[in-house]
Amino acid sequence: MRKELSKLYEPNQVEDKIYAFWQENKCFHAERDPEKKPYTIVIPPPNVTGQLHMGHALDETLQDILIRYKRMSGYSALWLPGTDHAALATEVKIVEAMRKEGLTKEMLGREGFMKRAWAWKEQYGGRIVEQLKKLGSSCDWDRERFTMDEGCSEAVKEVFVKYYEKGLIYRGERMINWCPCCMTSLSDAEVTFEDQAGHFWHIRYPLKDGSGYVEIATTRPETLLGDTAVAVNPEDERYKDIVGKTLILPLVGREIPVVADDYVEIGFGTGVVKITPAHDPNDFEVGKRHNLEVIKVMTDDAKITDDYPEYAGMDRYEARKKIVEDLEKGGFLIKVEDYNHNVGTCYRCGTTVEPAVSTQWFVKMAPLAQPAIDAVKNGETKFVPERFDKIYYHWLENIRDWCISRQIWWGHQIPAFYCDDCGEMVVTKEKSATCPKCGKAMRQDEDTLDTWFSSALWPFSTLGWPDKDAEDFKYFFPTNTLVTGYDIIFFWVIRMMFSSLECTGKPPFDTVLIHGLVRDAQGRKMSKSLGNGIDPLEIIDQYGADALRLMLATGNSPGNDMRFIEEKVKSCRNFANKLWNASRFIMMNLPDDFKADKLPENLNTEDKWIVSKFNTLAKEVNENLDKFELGVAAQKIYEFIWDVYCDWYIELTKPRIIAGGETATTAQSVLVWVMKGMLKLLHPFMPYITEEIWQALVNDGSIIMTSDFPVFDEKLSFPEEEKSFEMIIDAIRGIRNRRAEMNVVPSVKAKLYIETAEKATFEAGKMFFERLASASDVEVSDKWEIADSVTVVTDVARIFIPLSDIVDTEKELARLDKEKKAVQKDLDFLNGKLNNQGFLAKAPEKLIEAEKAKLAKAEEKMAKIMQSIEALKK
RNA sequence: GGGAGCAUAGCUCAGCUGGGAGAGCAUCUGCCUUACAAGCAGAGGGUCAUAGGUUCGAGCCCUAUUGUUCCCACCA
Repeated sequence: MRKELSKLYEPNQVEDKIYAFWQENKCFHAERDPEKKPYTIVIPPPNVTGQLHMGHALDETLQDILIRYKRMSGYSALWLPGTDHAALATEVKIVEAMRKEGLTKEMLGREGFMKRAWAWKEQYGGRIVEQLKKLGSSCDWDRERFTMDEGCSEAVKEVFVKYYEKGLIYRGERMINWCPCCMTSLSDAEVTFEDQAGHFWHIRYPLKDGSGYVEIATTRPETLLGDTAVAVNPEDERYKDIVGKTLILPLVGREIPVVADDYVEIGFGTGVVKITPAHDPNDFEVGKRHNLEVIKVMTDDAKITDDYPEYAGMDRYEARKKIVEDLEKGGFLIKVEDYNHNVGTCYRCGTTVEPAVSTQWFVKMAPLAQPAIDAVKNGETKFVPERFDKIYYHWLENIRDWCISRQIWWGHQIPAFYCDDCGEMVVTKEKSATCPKCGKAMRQDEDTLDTWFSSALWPFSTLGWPDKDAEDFKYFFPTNTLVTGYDIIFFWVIRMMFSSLECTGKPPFDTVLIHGLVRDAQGRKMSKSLGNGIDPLEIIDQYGADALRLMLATGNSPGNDMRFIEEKVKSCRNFANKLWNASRFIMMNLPDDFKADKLPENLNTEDKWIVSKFNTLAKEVNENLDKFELGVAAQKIYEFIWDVYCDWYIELTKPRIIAGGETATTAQSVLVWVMKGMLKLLHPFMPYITEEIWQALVNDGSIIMTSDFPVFDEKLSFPEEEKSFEMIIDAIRGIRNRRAEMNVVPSVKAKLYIETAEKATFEAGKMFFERLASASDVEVSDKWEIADSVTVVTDVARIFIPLSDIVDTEKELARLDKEKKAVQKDLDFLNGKLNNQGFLAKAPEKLIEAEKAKLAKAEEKMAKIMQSIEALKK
């Protein structure tokens, strides 16, 4: 017994139920089936303590569409889910929560802190996973992973030790980015540069010999304390004679040399640069070249060190103010200019980063970058859209060594051990180490690894690597499609690429599908600080997950940002409702035991018309999906369902269903058959409603999610019937048009006299004119002369509508004249084209034929119009 | 300083390898035609940013210009 469906589709009533149903039936689980080809997507793991936002919603929707499509197309489709420990981001949150309780990390100690962090992870870790489920994500939850679970941690250690042994990881003192707020080093990718309004302070540095002074300009006067030289360009005529001389550093009194270095640009500022090797990356390099002393003047939390009692303990901005004051007092300050400059900030907390010299762990990038570049160059991995490969190349070609150590606790502790006695270092996968030299227990490095170090391994660590015999790894790796936003290419995509190539010898995926950002209705980035974020869960609650998914999948092209406009979700919700009601119509008078497994033999023209159109749709949707044109595919399905199936075919079946008998049964079979096909095509986009309707309609225990995706079938192609039925549609449209123009309400019926050479086609279509064109009766002949009638002209027919009381000959003539002009325009255009020798010589044959056919039609139509005009003039 | 995207109907955006400009929303006119008013039938609305070029043919390809957004880059 089919159940009654309510008039409005209510997603709230069905979504959770259906998701549970899929889970119970293990629909998400991917088996390693040797008979099938694997198709794998690994999820970009969301932060374990994060909350679902629109960006995730888009990302997951695209992945789910692909995975459902491939699953239905016969692949063993694995979508592997999981979460990321998100080292710094998570630690910041935990520390913040602790601060509210008056606790600090130091108070808890490392062990205590980690206990608390894991508890936090347990508490909030499930949240984002539950939210992913609300979207309908068909992840294989049996395979859910976490970047800090045992297997992933094992992979991290394996890679670290392997890299170290190959010389790809080293420890050293370098200039790195330091966040004084998070109190840790950062990689280059984790620094965001922003333009800030600042000043240019012009300061005079006196020469020791008393012969004058040099003028330097700086944006950071507080670093003056650490100056160990002043540099000029060797080619700069102005300063040639002072190179090698000694200056007295203002306020400090330190004697510093004037050095010559190409780094200094002659035309910029004063042409003289103060050199602070400890606090500026360029100065550090200059310092190395000239053997300058590196003097650190700031502590880790960006306060002036005790070496400068006047300023000790002041934070950098406070110190800046005081130093400028003191410079002014001492007569060293010449002038202050407004100046905008680029300042690096921490991508997590926004604090201005401090360049600092520090001992850290690094990954040597040059040898790793090249294979990653090659893999894209030779097409093993490709970006969709292609243009993103430029960003990829540019980043990899200019990459510097990757600082991977972080001074935080939440993460993978670096597997290096030190002997406090003899200074020996051991890198090992073991949990502890004893000094090979003096036999003492060694102390493990306090630092943890950059969170991206573990996510770089995600496509293979989650499949069982480093165990090369792991069944999943053997079957599902390399994965196929990676779906992510363009903002994450540097952080993640490049690192997965080189890690995978180094560790497994293969690229981790063949395609990187890049999408843009979801912005608010005004086009602004959604952000917490602006408070303009839209919660996907609220949208799902209001409109349903299917509506949200369809909205996210359509109306924008790959790689471009999109605006979130609630109206668009609403219209997708309306579409769901439309489909819902179409299915209600079908089921209304369907016998309980009705089966529509295959198409009946005796199809009418309109049946062949819809079947053939559906067949074309299936072909195109497959093609679009294979090319990752998801939005185009969705748009086509939408149009077919609404404009072709609902607005035309359903209406066409109504008179047949009312008539009953065989024609009704045939119509119903076709209705069901096409509906089933449409539901399948739509399922990847709108999984819930399609499953719900499927269950109610098919009612045989089958599951749409695991059914076969429709493909093109030569036997279902009926071009002739398509063409002849379009004649009927044209005529109906023409009649409706004319009636609307004349303000004739549908309830006023009128007899139609159809004059056409296609008598059989129009005879067969009689009932459609009655139903859809307000015809009281229809007569078809190859010749009519009807007085006092309105004429509708199509390519193949003249239709007379005798509406004697409203026909106005003058108006009718005017209208026909207008129409004549329109057709004349067509004729001119087509004739022009077909008389163009260049066109005839160079255009493809098929096109020329098509244009000729169009011309013939237009000529025919013109003849019919002229006939009608003549008749009226009589 | 490099690089990329975008500029198409009032609004938000599609437009696949070049063959007579599309959708949704909004507007206007009729319809409660028993699947759906979250609907149906119609209508209006665009020198596809500008200027050149290639081509038989350009929204699409090339060049330049303007506006706009973003990414990268050590100019103190």
